Amino acid sequence: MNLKELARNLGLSQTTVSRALNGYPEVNEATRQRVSEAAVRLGYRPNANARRLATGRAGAIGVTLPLQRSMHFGPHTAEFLSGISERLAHLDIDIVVTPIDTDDEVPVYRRLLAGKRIDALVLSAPTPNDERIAALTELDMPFVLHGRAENIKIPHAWLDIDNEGAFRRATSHLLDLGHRTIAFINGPQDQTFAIHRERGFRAAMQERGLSPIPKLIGGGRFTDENGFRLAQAFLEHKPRPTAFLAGSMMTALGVFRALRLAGLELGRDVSMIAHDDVFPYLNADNMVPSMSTTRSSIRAAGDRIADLVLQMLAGKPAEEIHELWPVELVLRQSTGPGPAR
Amino acid sequence: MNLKELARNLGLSQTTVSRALNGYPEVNEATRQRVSEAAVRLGYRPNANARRLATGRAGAIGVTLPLQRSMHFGPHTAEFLSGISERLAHLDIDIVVTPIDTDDEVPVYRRLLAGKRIDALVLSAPTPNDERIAALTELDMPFVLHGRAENIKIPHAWLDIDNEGAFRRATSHLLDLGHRTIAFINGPQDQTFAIHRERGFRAAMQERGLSPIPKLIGGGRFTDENGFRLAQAFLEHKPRPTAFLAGSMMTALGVFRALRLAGLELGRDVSMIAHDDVFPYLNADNMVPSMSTTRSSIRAAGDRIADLVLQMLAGKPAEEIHELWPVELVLRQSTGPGPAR
DNA sequence: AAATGATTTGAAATCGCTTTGGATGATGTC
DNA sequence: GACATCATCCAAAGCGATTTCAAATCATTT
Repeated sequence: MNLKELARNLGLSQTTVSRALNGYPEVNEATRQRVSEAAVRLGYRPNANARRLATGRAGAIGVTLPLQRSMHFGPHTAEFLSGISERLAHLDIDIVVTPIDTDDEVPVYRRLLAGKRIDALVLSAPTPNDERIAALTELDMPFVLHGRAENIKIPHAWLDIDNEGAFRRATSHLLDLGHRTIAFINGPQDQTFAIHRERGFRAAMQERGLSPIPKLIGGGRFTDENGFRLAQAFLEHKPRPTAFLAGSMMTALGVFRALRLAGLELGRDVSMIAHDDVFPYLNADNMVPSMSTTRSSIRAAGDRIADLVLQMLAGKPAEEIHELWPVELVLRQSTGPGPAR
Repeated sequence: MNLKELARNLGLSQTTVSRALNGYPEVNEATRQRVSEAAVRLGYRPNANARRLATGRAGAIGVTLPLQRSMHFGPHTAEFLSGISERLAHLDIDIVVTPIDTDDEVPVYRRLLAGKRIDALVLSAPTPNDERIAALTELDMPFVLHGRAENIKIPHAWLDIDNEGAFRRATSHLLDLGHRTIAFINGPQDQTFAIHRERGFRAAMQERGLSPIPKLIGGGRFTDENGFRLAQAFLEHKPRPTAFLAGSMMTALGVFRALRLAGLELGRDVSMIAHDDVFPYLNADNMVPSMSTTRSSIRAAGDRIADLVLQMLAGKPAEEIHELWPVELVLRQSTGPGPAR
């Protein structure tokens, strides 16, 4: 059942039927009723590819899956992708995922764009001087960046959370509680967000005239294992850290294990604040003890970014699309007073 | 730069150029050279939508993202999707992800198919009497199931791992070691794979004339938290379990925490075998103590399933596509002898 | 009643590719 | 030299929608 048949069935021209279904104003309301009723009755679905060819729009947006980079396609990307897809599900816009191997990155974009397979791209996990921004701009491919670059003059759309502010506040809070030896388990340190977090951490320390202890700063993947290893190493340090900052709930779990193994109790002997991207299956509130967090839903970010992409495609200029989301500090049982002096 | 321009540029017809680029035999090798050289030089990329319209093939396969079901779009789906996308990346086949809300499931498939947006579908997380199989068959939509249904007569393609065998062996091994009070932390119990695992567990027990203790069997999401809760509850049981079977590495981490909290040492006081889907960021070997596992890479399954989908599209009948993968049992430090008697 | 304008419909071109059904020479056979 | 065979190539007809441009219908005004 295609447009031609449907039109014949109705005794109308393809033009009118097409217009009726696409909500153009120049069609009688009565016939529009008749048309859409018939479309439903006869089970007509427009052929997406014909439409794409005719309109020149792909009706799809691309999302890159980091496979080889320091950011893996792990829980974070999964949550983010959930947010995007939920927003776009009922809009007849497809989400095309494309794995990215770093080396052939730009050619892949070129292919997708030239082949009219996607209208826009969602970019994740930017580094400070991310070369993709220049490349995509040159290709004239609309995109929204999840996160931020730095020192890049080319105007582009982005949405980021205030990583620096979040970790500055978290650190400040630990300092208020009397902690002085604070260990910081950051994320992959080539990523902008991790750099921002470290900046926030340092800023808070320096505000009090303190300087961070280099040996108590580590980075890497957001995994239980990495958190465990770093925490074990840091606990050897003299003086022993009395508080931990963790970049993710996964690393926080690793720290948790290391503390327990060292016979330390979280919330009493040691404090911890972790960043929580709000995974449905990892609830800070339900942990024992419940975890103090800086919280920002990565799924909500995906949802919003899908929105922003739509706005871009509707014509909103990229340089007007910048969103910096504040991050909540949620205090629970894992934070307690620092050592008496 | 489209086909027409390219043809004009070469002084050839569109027909010949198209054939040359698509590898048809009836074109002179010399002109084929000339054409493909020019295509590269002039940066010609075929318009995917025009091609799709002309051929009637979508050049894309769909992957469903479980958003609301008991299986979330979590680490498992992410790994699986990685496998699929890696296989398809260089084949000019798009992967379209579509979130699924349970209620409007079949209409979504119908839309995707009627709109010629995808050629085939990859289905995950089947329940024993999964109604999607009948629906998709009726819609004439090719699909490959990751996992298995049960009691469904309709022939269809599937790839599954031998969950029953894996858990039977794991259980047998624990019994060999002298364990008798074995707790089982399964997955979501509406899913076929979880049912198969429980079946394997029970079979191994019954082989020795033992019967499982109902109060030491639990299920649910593959999360640290769930593992922790169930383990805590099970440790209250008299007699206390001396061994644990865990359905995933995430739940295993939770069990780990619970054991530690109870002052028990894994591998000495209590044994554990967990199922390992091989996440790049969660290595059973690197845990302390290293974890004994039943191992099967979910990413490899994704890779292979992409292959099977391609075979189906090439004409291989669905009833010939059945793969049951064996599962390795990898013994490490988390398993030790049971209590002396 | 004619002219005007607004509303509603349609014929046909178009998007960029694939593919059918010939053409056109060149080659080989008798 | 005539005829069949092959290897190459091309013109044109789809694929199924959107959209331009024009025509038809109807109501309104003078």
